Amino acid sequence: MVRWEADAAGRLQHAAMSLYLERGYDAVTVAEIAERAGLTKRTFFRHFPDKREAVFAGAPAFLAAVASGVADAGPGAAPMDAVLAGFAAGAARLAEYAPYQRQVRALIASSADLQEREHVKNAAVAAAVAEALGRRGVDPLTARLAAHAGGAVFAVAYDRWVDDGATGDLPALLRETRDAMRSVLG
Amino acid sequence: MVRWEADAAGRLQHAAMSLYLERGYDAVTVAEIAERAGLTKRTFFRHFPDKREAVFAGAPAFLAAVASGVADAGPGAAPMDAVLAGFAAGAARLAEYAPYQRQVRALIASSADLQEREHVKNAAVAAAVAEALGRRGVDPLTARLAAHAGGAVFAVAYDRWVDDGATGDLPALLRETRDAMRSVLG
DNA sequence: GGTGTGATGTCACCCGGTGTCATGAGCACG
DNA sequence: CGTGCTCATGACACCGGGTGACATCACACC
Repeated sequence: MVRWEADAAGRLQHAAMSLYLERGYDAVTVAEIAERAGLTKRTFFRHFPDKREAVFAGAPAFLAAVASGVADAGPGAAPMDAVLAGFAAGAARLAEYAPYQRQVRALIASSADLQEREHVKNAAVAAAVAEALGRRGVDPLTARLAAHAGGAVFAVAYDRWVDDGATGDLPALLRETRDAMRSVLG
Repeated sequence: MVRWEADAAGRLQHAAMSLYLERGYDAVTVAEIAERAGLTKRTFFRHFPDKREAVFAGAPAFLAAVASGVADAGPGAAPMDAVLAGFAAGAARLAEYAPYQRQVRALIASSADLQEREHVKNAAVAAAVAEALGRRGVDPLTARLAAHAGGAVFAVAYDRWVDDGATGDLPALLRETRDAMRSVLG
């Protein structure tokens, strides 16, 4: 059935995360990750484009969840409502891995390289949201503004949610934060 | 007077930019940059923390201009008005180098590495704006939201301004874009 | 059984980035 | 005048991320 031990990418990702958490991102080499997974450095780079990506394994699923959440919002929903619905859907996906997420966030906070990559992921989500809005017939300028505003609202609300122990009602926090941004805009 | 040829950092930065523009960011090595500047690879890394930073030489000045613009806004100005005043001040600084800026933006657009670094710079500006707002007595949550909203407004307005030939009235565009975001928020 | 396919191993290589020590021009101070 | 200090640079070795090229080998399919 399986010619080699199964799920090489999963094993590499797990080995990477556990080593990063044990010793810190910078102190771990790709060769060590591969060794723990019973593979070689070269194979690591066949499954991940670089050392950082092993930390962001969930990012594509999050992006997809947000984008479909935007696309699936009621046809009459205003752009910003669709965006928040999208982020709520993405957050629901994140919540499945809530305890794991805590570790991931702490890890990212500990490394400038990982923060840099996270900004790229956030930008990709914003771009995907803007594109999804475009397919809803929203004009590009409004779409970009709504996507960025939604990203900011989500970032702030998500931080508050995590700081409160990740037990509260995140969609409600999103709406509340949106209201705060609304009043900031005057 | 000068023991070595003067302004090593400036020569390195200029050599880097011209080589990047000639051959593309990825195709240039640090050793080549240093050689064109009449220095060595080791000396490049004494003046720049990494290969990317040679592209963002103006970033600290921009950040400082935005931050002081926020701080110097009239004491009665609402948070979002202070933020936009800050970005207008930063934009004025950028406009001094308008033709150069075009090349820099094209260069950044051509390299994923440079885009990644630019996101970090934008995040640093947002953090500085939020901190400046904090010193104005704005509560942290409002400050963060206003900083992010301002960053999004600036990004959109600046792109439009550049696309229109960088000749229009940027502060007016900023206000216009802010109004657009206001109406997006509903 | 022969043939192909695809994930992996092996090896050599490039380049970004760093630690360490040597060099040498100018400056201060006796 | 000369001695010694400072400090930007050079020289060199090294590490680790990332890639290209080729070999290998278990399995599938004919």
